[in-house]
Amino acid sequence: MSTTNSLTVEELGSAAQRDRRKRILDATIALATQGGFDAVQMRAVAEQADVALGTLYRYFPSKIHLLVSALGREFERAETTLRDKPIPGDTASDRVIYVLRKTTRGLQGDPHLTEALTRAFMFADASVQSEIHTVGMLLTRMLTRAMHPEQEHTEVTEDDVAIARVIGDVWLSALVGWVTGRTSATETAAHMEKAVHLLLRD
Amino acid sequence: MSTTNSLTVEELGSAAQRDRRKRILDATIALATQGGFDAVQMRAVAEQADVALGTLYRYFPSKIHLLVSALGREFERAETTLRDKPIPGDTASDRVIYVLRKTTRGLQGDPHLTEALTRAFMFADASVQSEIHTVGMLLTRMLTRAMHPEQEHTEVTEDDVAIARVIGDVWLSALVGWVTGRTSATETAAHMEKAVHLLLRD
DNA sequence: CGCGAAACTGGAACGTGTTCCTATTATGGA
DNA sequence: TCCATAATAGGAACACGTTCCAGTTTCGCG
Repeated sequence: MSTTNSLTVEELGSAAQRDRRKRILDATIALATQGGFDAVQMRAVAEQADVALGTLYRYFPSKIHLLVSALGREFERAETTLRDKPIPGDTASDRVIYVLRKTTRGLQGDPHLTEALTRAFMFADASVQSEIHTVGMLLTRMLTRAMHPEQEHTEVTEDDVAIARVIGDVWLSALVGWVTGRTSATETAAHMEKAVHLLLRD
Repeated sequence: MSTTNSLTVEELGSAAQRDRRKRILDATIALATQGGFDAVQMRAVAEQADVALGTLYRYFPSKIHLLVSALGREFERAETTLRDKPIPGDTASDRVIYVLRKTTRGLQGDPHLTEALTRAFMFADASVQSEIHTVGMLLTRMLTRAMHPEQEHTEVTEDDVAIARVIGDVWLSALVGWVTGRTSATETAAHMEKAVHLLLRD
């Protein structure tokens, strides 16, 4: 059980290894924040993380795995932050839009980082499936929670999940458009909100 | 008026140049059909098109421009094919799904080609804006036409356009999922149809 | 503690996108 | 027809992701 996957935290025995992994992801985020996708160069990551290039590749088998893993960690952080606070808004769409705005604004505050992570996500192939699945689940959970603020797991219908997925798709497309400079932040936000209203209509 | 953009057909004076451009795009499609994104190697394209590498770069400033331009040409072909025939289906969603199915099936018949073109589309940045805009317009037009079969330009409301864009987003995400091996063709189709029903609800 | 295995280092090497340069060829106007 | 200019050919060179290898260090187990 190894080969093409990134080493997860769990399967890293020693504290030194967990620390290496953390240093690598920190370096990735730092470089991505500075200069985006292109600035995340494997040699640079290795150097900044104080790790040999070969070791970097032992932990993350490709630049894409590396970036998607970093994205996952950032997402978890965001979801944790959001988890406890109640979500304001009287209607489902208000709450969903609140979550989207908040998340999007967070991302747009770090344009380079967002560009790097979005690019990686879009370029990932099947070998990054598990990392991507993690991100997808987090997003879906965030959105369905916004639709049904009180009851955690009850009341979430198949339609709700489908709607969350569609919103996730739109969000991704909008993000890609924004990241690649095809749409402005304002347009991005407007388009997303329009989509939410079309889907939840209230 | 030149620099970072691909040379379009219009701004190519001589027939020899138009022919070169065509040979290049043909070679691109051929290689992409065979082996996907990775098989579209600039040296290989140049050789197969019987053109020097420098010339290839004069016509298309990057691999991404090249592939997105090829995508545009294929899309135009598809849209032309669809334009004349009436779209079957009693409801808007039936017709939209028909169009999506038809287009998607066409793409899935050429997995490698689709992979190459989708990857390029996702990776494109602002410098490919015009090429991408072309594709977006074609898709939106195809979808709004499916929603309103008779009247061409009348009756298309802002909501219709917004819905078409959302469907386009979902379509793109689904395509990316399929192309990258994250979802099967069946799942892809099911998800798209679910989205259409959620949006058009009939 | 001592040993074998696994992990890590440092760096060379390869493939492919991209750039650049020089020599040659096509083009269009006087 | 002839010339200036642009376009093309051919290929070297560079950058960065990725692979690979030889030597060294760390780790876990008896």
